[in-house]
Amino acid sequence: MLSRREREKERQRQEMMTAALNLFSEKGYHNVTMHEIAGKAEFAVGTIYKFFRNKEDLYKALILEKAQELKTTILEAVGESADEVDKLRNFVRAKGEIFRAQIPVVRLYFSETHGESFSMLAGLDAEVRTLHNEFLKELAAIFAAGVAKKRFKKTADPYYLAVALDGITTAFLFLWLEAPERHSYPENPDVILNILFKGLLDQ
Amino acid sequence: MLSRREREKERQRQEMMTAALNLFSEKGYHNVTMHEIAGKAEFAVGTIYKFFRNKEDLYKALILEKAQELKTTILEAVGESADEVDKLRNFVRAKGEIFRAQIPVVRLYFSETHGESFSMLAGLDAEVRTLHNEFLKELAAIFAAGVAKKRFKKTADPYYLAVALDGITTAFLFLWLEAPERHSYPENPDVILNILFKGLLDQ
DNA sequence: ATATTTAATGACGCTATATTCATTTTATGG
DNA sequence: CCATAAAATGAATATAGCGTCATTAAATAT
Repeated sequence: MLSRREREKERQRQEMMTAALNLFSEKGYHNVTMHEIAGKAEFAVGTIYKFFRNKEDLYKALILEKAQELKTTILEAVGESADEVDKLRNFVRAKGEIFRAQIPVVRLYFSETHGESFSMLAGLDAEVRTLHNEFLKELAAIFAAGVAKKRFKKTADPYYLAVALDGITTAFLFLWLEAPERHSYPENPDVILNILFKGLLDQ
Repeated sequence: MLSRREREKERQRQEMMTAALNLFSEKGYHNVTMHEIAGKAEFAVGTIYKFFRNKEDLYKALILEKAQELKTTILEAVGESADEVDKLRNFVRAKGEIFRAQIPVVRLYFSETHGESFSMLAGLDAEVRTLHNEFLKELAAIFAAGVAKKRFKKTADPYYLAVALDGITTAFLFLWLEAPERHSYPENPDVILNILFKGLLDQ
């Protein structure tokens, strides 16, 4: 068990991270100063440097911790059912819910996975990609299982189906993130899933 | 017609833009200095400021010009056929080809549309999004036409289908962009399109 | 209550870099 | 061939912001 001292430290660390998260996700890595972060977290700059070697270190810790959280949360939701179709429904629903609940995290995560990320230079990129890829493989396993059980027709390689479903949900979420007043992420997961479930072409 | 002087100016402007494009797409906006751009373009810093008010101005001009080009090129390819299925095939194929041919542009474009973009603050973001949305509407029109002609079943709202197809192709292209040695963007557009064309569920 | 250790602070040094502008170079026209 | 205008140059300036560290405050031990 953690000592009072250690718990206190952890709490402080979290407060710094939260402040940094909100600022980074709002303005991007380079447009946030350590002084801003310190101000928002209500610490002095020097104190932050007691917890993180430097700005980049803080950013990396943030990204990795949050990416882990996203992956875990979604996979937990998926695991709640044994049926493949329901697993997919849970995935689509959980992804939407997480977005709603954690917009700053998601903004940051996308800027890392899709965007101009300073860490393309450093090594963080690879770790985040690995995480995402592990996630895609879990999704692919659901499609594979569905095919094996004759629940699904094999319309494409399971990994491709995973990429596709992940891509579709992401696209919908961007739409919503950009203009929440114009586009909503469907409440009913089947609105999205039917695009895969039902064939566009007759026969 | 443009005078010799004017044509020369335009050529210079293009060279500056190309240098900036390559640097920005490689290292991101904030990790590129005006001196680097000047060096790569083989001009003095001061000369660049004769063409662009400042760094941000150069970046904006670059993004908008290239986003326009992408949209135009893809829509031209789509327009080459009258048949809806072939239009979609052309779309998937053209998007792949452009990526291959213009990796720096695409990297830059994604960093703007999906990523940590400094211009979230400035107004550029909106213009790029508008452009992308116009594009989605054209894609939606194809689905709508296909449904009207009974070529397609209406598995979802046409705009949603457009979002989905755009999302899927983007997801495949990211995969390829991240690890070209492991994942290739399918040569045959039907590998992607079958995910929409054929239904996953029996019945 | 006092000494000692541990933590927090934030002003300051230093570097990096965007932009300017006095000077040099090149082009134009008489 | 010279005079004048237009363009290009890059050294110098101004500023922003990361990270340090001497100082102060708080916690803990004696």
